[in-house]
Amino acid sequence: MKRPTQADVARLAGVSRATVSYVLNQQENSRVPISQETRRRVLEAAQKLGYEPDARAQSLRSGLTRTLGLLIPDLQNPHFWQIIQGVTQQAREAGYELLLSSSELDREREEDSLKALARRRVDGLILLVAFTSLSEEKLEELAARRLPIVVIGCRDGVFDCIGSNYYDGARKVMAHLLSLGHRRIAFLHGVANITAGQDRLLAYERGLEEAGLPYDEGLVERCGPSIEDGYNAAMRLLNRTPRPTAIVAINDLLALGALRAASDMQLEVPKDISIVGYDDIFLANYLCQRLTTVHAQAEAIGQGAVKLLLRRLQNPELPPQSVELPTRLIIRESTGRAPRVAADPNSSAEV
Amino acid sequence: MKRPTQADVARLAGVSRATVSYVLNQQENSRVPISQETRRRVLEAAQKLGYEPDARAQSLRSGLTRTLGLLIPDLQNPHFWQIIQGVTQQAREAGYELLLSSSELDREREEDSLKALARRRVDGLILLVAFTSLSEEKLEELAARRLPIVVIGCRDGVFDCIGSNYYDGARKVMAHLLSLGHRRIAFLHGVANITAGQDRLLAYERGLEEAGLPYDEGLVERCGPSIEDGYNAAMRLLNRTPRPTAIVAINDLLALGALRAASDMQLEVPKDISIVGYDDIFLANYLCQRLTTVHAQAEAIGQGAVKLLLRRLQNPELPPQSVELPTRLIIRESTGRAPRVAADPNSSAEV
DNA sequence: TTGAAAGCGGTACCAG
DNA sequence: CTGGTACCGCTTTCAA
Repeated sequence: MKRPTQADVARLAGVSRATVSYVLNQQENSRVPISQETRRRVLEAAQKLGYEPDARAQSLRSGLTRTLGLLIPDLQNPHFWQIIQGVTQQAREAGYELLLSSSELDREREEDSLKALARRRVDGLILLVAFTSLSEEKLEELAARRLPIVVIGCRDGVFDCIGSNYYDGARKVMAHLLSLGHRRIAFLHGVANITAGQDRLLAYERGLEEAGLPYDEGLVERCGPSIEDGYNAAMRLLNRTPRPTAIVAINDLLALGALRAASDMQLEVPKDISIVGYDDIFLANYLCQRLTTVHAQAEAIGQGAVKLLLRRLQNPELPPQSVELPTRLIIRESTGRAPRVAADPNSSAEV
Repeated sequence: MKRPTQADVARLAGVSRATVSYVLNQQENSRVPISQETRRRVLEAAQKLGYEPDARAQSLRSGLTRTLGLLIPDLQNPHFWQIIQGVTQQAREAGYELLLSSSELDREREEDSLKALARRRVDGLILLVAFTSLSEEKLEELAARRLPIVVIGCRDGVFDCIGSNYYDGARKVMAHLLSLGHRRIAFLHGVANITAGQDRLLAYERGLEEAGLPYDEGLVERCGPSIEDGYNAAMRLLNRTPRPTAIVAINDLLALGALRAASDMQLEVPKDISIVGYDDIFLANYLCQRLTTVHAQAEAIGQGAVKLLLRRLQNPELPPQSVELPTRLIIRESTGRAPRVAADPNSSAEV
């Protein structure tokens, strides 16, 4: 009752194992000629036995697993899922399978996963944003292992990387809010690892600076990456006096939390408070207040990551590539003109 | 520059390959005694070379890959994400990795994935809901292959399966709506494969029947599984005359679409229309109208699936197991008393 | 306490 | 056109 092997097929077809291999592999590229009759017998035998070649054995010989590793910091963020979708699509198209691992924001798990993937000899690795932990030394180790790696969402010069132009997108957000007359703009900063959000924070600061507005540390609220974190942090922001008139969330998930927080404070969006996200998750367009956000081409990022990886598999000596996808501000219903009252910072204690 | 092998370690430590294997594997269970000195030398050598055993080779010998396959119909539904999260957690805990494959609702892709996973010799397979396509013959083939399989979300008697008690949950939904005075209750039926929703539909019918209400085919709207499908289908329902006073969506994703549709029709939830979902995705509690829904223990389902699978790996001869998790109706803000007007079916053309 | 060698299931070179 | 055979990297008897 064991699974049939090549030898079983050979026996049944009355040929050698080598012949079975030839028939099954060189379907098109018939470098080794096989008689029609033999081919037929082999295929028939394989069919009858329900033979499926063992990918482990093949891979042991060929050195290739046709499997990619995908390491994710956490599985709650819809944006990540869209990226994963892009990755799976492209991987499938190229005939690769995907080994998925979530570190759940835990440093140790991340390293364990890395090890497990390495042992399974994935042909390449896609690291999502993260760097939750990955220390310098860990990175060097990876690089030394010559395991092709693509990093999503953070350019770094040693690995291939791909991501949307966060800085640019965030600049557009600031320009949009400033043009609507907002002066007290808060920033909701919650990501798996601090460095991941730096570009957006920088754009925020620059935007304020160029508008001649002061950078107020009290308007930058740091929190974790979950929607609940976003909700709580937004609550804190909305309780400030004077209250901000706009909140820029570092991603749509947090913006969702903020939206709900505003609603719980009996604030109307966008009349009392404007809220902007980042990513343009597919839900953004189905919320009660359709979310103004920056479209980040999640699927294209996922697909691009796979493409970069495959390119490197072809040519390991390429210098590190870096791809930055353009962003687009999508103005929907969650942003509007700044409320009058807040234009004058002194008169806004009218909760 | 190639990756170091066991032989390299052996050479460097001045021992045989067998010894390396002993040292590395029998860390605890020291059936084969190794001298402290030798052990030290081997570990040191392995460390120095950055040696990682090749899981393919190990697996070829042992017959086990310590890898599970997870086949998903599509990646858009947050409920699935939560299940996947449960799966990854439990798999990690048991020391298994996960090969993820999404069929994107395509029959052919599903079969391709199945083949790819089988070739990679996953130790077991988790099939999410789906059966998008899986024909009888395909199923038999799988069963014959003696590949341990757990099906999520649909009891079927031949494989192990796990899911929440959909029927029971949906009954609670109906009871809730009926108790609120609803009489025109619509059903939003959009899933990857028709059979997946049958239990909920059945509960809907029974509920009506027991309340002495007629089953109106016009109030059952079938659609695809995406949020947009849900939105469009809900629009159609809301344009019916007389309009339904409540919509039961087959899952939260569609309920989300319905919520937005109601809003676009200037209807207030729950004053004008009540909406109920199913699953209790984590977003349900952060919508503008917090969604009334049935909590389905997504993560527990994912974890349970892995447990079932591992149990079967231990004991392949077990009869098919079936686990049904209890559900809980969670009443939030999207349901309320039926509007007066609709109590009399003849007076509700007041759009 | 350690080593030699037989596989696990394929692939591909070299003969015939 | 087809078969024999030496690996791929590891585990596990069996001997020494």
